[in-house]
Amino acid sequence: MTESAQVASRQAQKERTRHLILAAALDLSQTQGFAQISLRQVARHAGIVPTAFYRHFDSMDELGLALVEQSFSTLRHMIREAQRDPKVLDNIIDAAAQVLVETVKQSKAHFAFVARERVGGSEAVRRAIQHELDLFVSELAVVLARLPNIETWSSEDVQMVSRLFVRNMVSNAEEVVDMPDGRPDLEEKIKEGARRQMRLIVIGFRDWRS
Amino acid sequence: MTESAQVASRQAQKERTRHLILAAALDLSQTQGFAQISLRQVARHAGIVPTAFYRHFDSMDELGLALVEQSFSTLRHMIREAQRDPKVLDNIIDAAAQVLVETVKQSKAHFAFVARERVGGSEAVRRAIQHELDLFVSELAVVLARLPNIETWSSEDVQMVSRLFVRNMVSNAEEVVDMPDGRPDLEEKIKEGARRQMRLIVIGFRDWRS
DNA sequence: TGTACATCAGTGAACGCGCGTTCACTGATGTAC
DNA sequence: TGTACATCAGTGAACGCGCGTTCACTGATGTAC
Repeated sequence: MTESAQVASRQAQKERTRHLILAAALDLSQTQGFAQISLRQVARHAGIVPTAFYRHFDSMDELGLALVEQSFSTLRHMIREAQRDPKVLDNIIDAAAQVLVETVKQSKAHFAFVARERVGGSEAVRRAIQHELDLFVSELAVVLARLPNIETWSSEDVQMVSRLFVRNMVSNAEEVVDMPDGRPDLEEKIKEGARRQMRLIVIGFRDWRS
Repeated sequence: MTESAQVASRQAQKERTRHLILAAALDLSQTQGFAQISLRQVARHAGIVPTAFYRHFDSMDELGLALVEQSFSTLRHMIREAQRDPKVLDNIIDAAAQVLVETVKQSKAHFAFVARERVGGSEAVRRAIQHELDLFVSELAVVLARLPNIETWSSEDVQMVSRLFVRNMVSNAEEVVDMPDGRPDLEEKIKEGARRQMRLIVIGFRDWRS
């Protein structure tokens, strides 16, 4: 018991507050949508005074962009984890449906943020999300192109399948986000729906390519 | 030139103002999203004083619900028109893609409203839109069930195809809405994409049903 | 280790602004006779 | 047709409120010696 109780470096404390702000904004935007919440609401929820907000972000729009980054970094992390699982190669579709539901459930708030602000947000936020989704389509195309059944397809076809998969992912994420808690039956239904749709896309493609 | 210049009945004048309000709200919500606009902005844009708004709607939420109704009534009208065209039966998919792009272009504002507020709007507006879309899926299923190739399918399968079609319609409508004016090349690209996706769904279904 | 000064995350008062909503009103349209 | 009264869509002033942003500040953390 010397002088102990080391109080945290300035930098660490600042980072902590930054996270409080991000968490507050994410939390509030679940009920009202990010575009509808005010700087003062966020500050109140984060336990700081409104003016302190400016030590971290220049505007609500910048905070929104930070949330976009955070959301997609979460998503990428999950995909990377899932890819390490060897079972994925055996049945990409079941795995994808599983990962989709599981990870969306775990990071509901981030997915809800993306799903809503993708169309309902400010110009800047919408553009950022669209850009990330476009990137994501390309990344997924690379993964798909390596799969056994797909490696013979034209890269244009792979790109299109990837686009359909991502579009489906967004739609299904919306459904999971709207899903009330504690309804495993609904969850299973969405998972089954996602599985069917992906199978549909793959089969349709295989049989159609001229 | 007696007493002429009949000035409009009270009822007709009221209706006219109501339409001005609806048009103003629709117009404003194209740039900012309906959930973000204020009662006073709408009144200003409609050329009335803020308090006059209350002679027509109790709140912005009620105005939003009126816009939902208007939008879907527009959509239904177009579908009904399209069904009268005999060519539709020959090639439901090409016709649907065509109708989609044409009608969305014509009523861009209504579709933009639905696409945005479906996820970004207030609770009440979101629920109203979801309800209308659910209705629409069922209506489309009835139309599909009568088509030559489909009449043998189980009604569950038809319902699912209908759901996928509507989901696709929403996604494609979003794209058309974001499309800058005077780019017929982009328009054609979206139309082709919609066509491909619908064909994919139909083919995938036919080949997969066990 | 101790002292003196610099940095800077968070504070609190103050501002002007647009908001939704209330209220009593006006004056044209509608109705009864 | 003309008059007297009722209706009611739209007006305009006023209100209290939460907003984003400014500014000078405080006091703990960091740094130099």
